[in-house]
Formats: sequence, C-alpha cells, structure tokens
Amino acid sequence: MRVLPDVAGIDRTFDYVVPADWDAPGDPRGAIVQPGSLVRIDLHGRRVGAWVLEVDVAPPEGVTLRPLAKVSSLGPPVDVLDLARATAWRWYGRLANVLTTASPPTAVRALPLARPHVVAPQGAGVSYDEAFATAAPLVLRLPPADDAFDVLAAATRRGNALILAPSVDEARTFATRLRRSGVIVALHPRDWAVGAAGATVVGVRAAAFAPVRDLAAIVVVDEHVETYQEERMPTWHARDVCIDRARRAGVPCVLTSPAPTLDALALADERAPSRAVERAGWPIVDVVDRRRDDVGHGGLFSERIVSVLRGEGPVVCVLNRTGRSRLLACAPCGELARCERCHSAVTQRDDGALACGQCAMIRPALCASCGSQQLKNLRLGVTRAREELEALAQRPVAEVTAEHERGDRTSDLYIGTEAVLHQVRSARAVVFLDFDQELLAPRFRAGEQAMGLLVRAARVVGGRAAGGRVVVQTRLPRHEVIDAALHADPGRLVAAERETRTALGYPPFSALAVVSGVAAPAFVDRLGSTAGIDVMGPNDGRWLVRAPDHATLAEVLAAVERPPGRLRVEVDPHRV
DNA sequence: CGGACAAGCTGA
DNA sequence: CAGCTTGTCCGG
Repeated sequence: MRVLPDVAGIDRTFDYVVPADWDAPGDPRGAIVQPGSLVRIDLHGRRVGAWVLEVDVAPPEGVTLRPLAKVSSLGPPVDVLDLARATAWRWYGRLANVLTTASPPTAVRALPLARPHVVAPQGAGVSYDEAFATAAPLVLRLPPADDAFDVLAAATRRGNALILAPSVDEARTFATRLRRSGVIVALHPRDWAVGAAGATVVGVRAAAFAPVRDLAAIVVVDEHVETYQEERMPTWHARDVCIDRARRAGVPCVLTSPAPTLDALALADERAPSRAVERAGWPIVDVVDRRRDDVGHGGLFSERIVSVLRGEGPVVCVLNRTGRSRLLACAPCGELARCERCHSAVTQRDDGALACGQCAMIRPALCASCGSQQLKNLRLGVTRAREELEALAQRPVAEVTAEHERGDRTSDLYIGTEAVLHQVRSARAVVFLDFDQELLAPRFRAGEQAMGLLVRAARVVGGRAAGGRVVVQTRLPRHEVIDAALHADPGRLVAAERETRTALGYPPFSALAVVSGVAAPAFVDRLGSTAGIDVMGPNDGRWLVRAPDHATLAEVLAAVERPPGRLRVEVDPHRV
C-alpha cells in the first residue's frame, strides 16, 4: 500500500501494509481501503493522515513495512486522483494540497444509495442540447441578460453533470432550480458522498475535483470570473482543470460567458449568438469622455450623471477603493499617463520619472499626447464621493463596500466599490465614476477584468429592452473594452487583446510562472539557461519564467532539484 | 512538518 | 562536563 502523508514538507510516498484483521470478511475497514482513501499512519514517531495512492505495490528492498494505523474515510475516486496528479504537475504544486481539495470535508465511511437519474424537461427557450453533442470543449457566448440555466438543464439531460458557478450564492441558486425541475443534485462540498454515489454536482471552484459517478458532462458558468483560480499554491484554474477532466472522461465540456477569455478561446471552440440576439442581451452603454472636464475639486460627477440621477428607480455608482487609485493625467490636455509599451497606468517616482507598475519600463515625465511636463494626480475615495453625491442628488446615498454598509439603507441611490454590484440586484443605471482605474490596472488581464465588471453592471440593469443604462466615465473613450461593451460585441476586445498579448508574449501565447521566496535565487540558478525558456528578473525578489507552452514549463520546473527553504512558484500568475 | 540526534556553547 | 541551544537529517 503506497501512501502520501498530508504533512507539509514531506512530498514523498511511503509503503505500509494493511493489518491482516482488516481483510477479514465482514470487516468494513478492508473495503474502505482503496486508492484515494484517507488513512492514519505512524510515521517517524508521530501519527499523521495520508492518502492511499496505490495498492499492490512492490515495496523497495530492505524496508520493513509498518501496518496502517487506522482508516478514516473514503477519498477521491481514481479518476479524480489522476486529475489531481495532472493538476499538481501542470501548476507545479504538491499533490497533497490538491488532494485536500478533492477530499470530503467530513469522514465518509460508506456511500449512500444513488437515486435514479431524472431527465430535466426541455424548457421553452433555446435548446442547448446540441452544445453537448460533441466531446470537444466549447465556449458558449451568452449575452449578460441570458441565464445559463437552460445550458445546465441540457447538461443534466445527458446524465450526471458537473456544474461550476463562480460564487456560493450562484451555485446554491442553480442547485435549487435544478432540483425544482426534478434533477438529483449534490451541492459540493457538503454533499460530497451524494455526488460520489451518483448525482449532478453543483459547486464553486473546488468542485472541479468533486467525485461524480458516471460523469456525463461538465459546465463552467461565467468562465471569465477570477474566482475560478485558486490563490494558494498550486494556483490551478478550475476552467482548465475541468477541460482536462472532460477530456480524460471523454465527456463534453461547455464554458459559458458573455465575454470569453483568451485563455478559454485558446482551448475551446466558440459558439456566438446572432448579432441581434447578442445586442438585445446587452444594455445601452453611455460613454462620458472626461478628458476635457475640470477634474479638480468635485470633478467626479459629470453633467451626464446629474441627469441620470434625476430619473426614477435605483442607481448604482461604482468607484474603486481609496489608495488603489493613483492615476496621473496631463494638466493641459487631460490625457492619462500610460506605459508606452504595455499601456498600464504609470506612477511617478521620487526623481520625477514615470515608472510602469507592470513591465517596469521607465520614461521621463512628459505627456505622450501633447508633450507637456505638467502632470496632476487624480484621486478620490468612496466616502468623500458619497458626500459629494448626496449634495448633488439632494437625497440620501447608501455606501456599500466589501467591508461595510453605511448610510441610508432605504435609499435607492448607492455608491461603493465593485462589491456594490454584487449586493444590489437590480437598478435603472450603473455608473462607473472612474473606469480608468480598471482599464489601466497593472495586470495583463486588466482589460478582461474590466470587461467582467461591465458584464456585472449589465446584469444589474438588464438587457436593452429593459431600458437600463451603464454609464462609463473615462478618459479613454476609445478603449477596446468600452468599444466592445458599447457595440455589445466582446469579439472586439478579443481581437485587441490577442494582438497585445501576442506582441508581449503573454498567455495564452506563452506559459508563465513567477518564482519567489527565500529559495527562489537558488531555484532560478539551477534553472540556469535551460533551452527553450526565458528567465527574467529579479524584480522585487520575484523572477518570471516564460516557456512557449505549459507542457514545456512543467517539464522544465520539475527537472530542477528543489532547494531547501520556502519557494513559491505561481504558475499562470494574474499579476506579472 | 517535527522528532532524533549531533555538534556547539556556556558556566562552575 | 552537565545542561542547554542550534542545526541537519529523515521518515516505510
């Protein structure tokens, strides 16, 4: 019996024997000990948990095997075990970390009886059955106003489906709706054993590793949402894990999104709705060009906003948190100071030069548009903005941030950070007071993430027919993100992003890893000048490793002997 | 990770 | 040289 301890710092397997009495007929312990199961072992003087990886292995010469101490629980089935191995390899992480995610939250000694599969009835809307007809992964572009439920129902018509949603709330809602149409649903991770026995499984990111007996289809809802990437090591992405899982199982995998990411499009074919359908599912987008405005005191609210505030019905204003906002604009012409190379916002260093937060490029403090040397800071926090908005609207304003809610709860005028878009379900208008913060964030996925915000806003105001509006105040009115939302055509953003990322060698046109921690210098040193990869840095104690693809990257990283000490290797970093 | 054991340091 | 700290090694 080969086992892997769940102890950080021990990344190797050990061999044990199953105590003879467990194998006696009628003893349940013998049946629970199988690959994936959780056991307890005596290791070097202490009792620790471990996963059974293999049974019937030939132990190495000259070691006396100790018996397993205890069996705790059933664990991930073999297909998930293989998926976990592949994930640990692809994202350069420890298998034990992935197996923790794949294991039941509380001990499972036996599986419940599976209830017979129920076929959800076909609804009145569009049929998505055809999307599941082939085993090749597919991206379904659904406009913001369209619900993914019909897609999920189609998935369950094939058998037990695995359905991932970006948030716990959405997962719960989908689970409830599917149950209402008669489908047997396990909500992951609570109903781990129900899924293992055979049911449609609904959950968030971690459900990518949920056991699903007789898995027939996988759906990842809103694949563009960032919560699908694990932030601890290994930094696996549930979308990519699901595509791999579907391929291994030979079942269809459908990703949905109003604005698919380049990463998804690199792995799956896209099916887009007709222009008419897509346009109908996006709201009207108003772009307010602020380059000519006076942005001094009180300049956060343009004339256009004042008129929006006058109408009936709830209005939501979105502004980024204080502190994160540090933008420079040219005083005479209003142009934003951006990096010439990667177009991120730049900050001014103590010596006056402009430095890019993303690619570390440095240039003199000159406006790229008019050559002026006069630059000014733009900054304003939510609390101040609320006071101004209250004065402007002459009625109470509720303030919503991720941390707290303040002000008048009965008000239908809200202001807050992007958290406000999660808390206010429906509104007549959503106003982005300063969208440039999003567009120019020093992350190479900033554009897609900004698009994600517009999608959220679009859902709050509803489709074109609902009459709602998304108002975007910006100094970059021609930015491809705004252009794409304005025309209800996310393809425009994809085209622009593809060009930039190809030119800069960013994913999905390369595979990246950021290496940091005390052991990083030694690790990078051992990486040396391996053929086929680039090592850049150090920048702030972090090195960037770039390979043409993930197979190469994983191969190269695994070939290096891991030096002692803390080492963080972030594959697919969201910040570079 | 954390226990075992060895080598190094200190004070009487 | 007992009694303690610090470092390195290794687990079936």
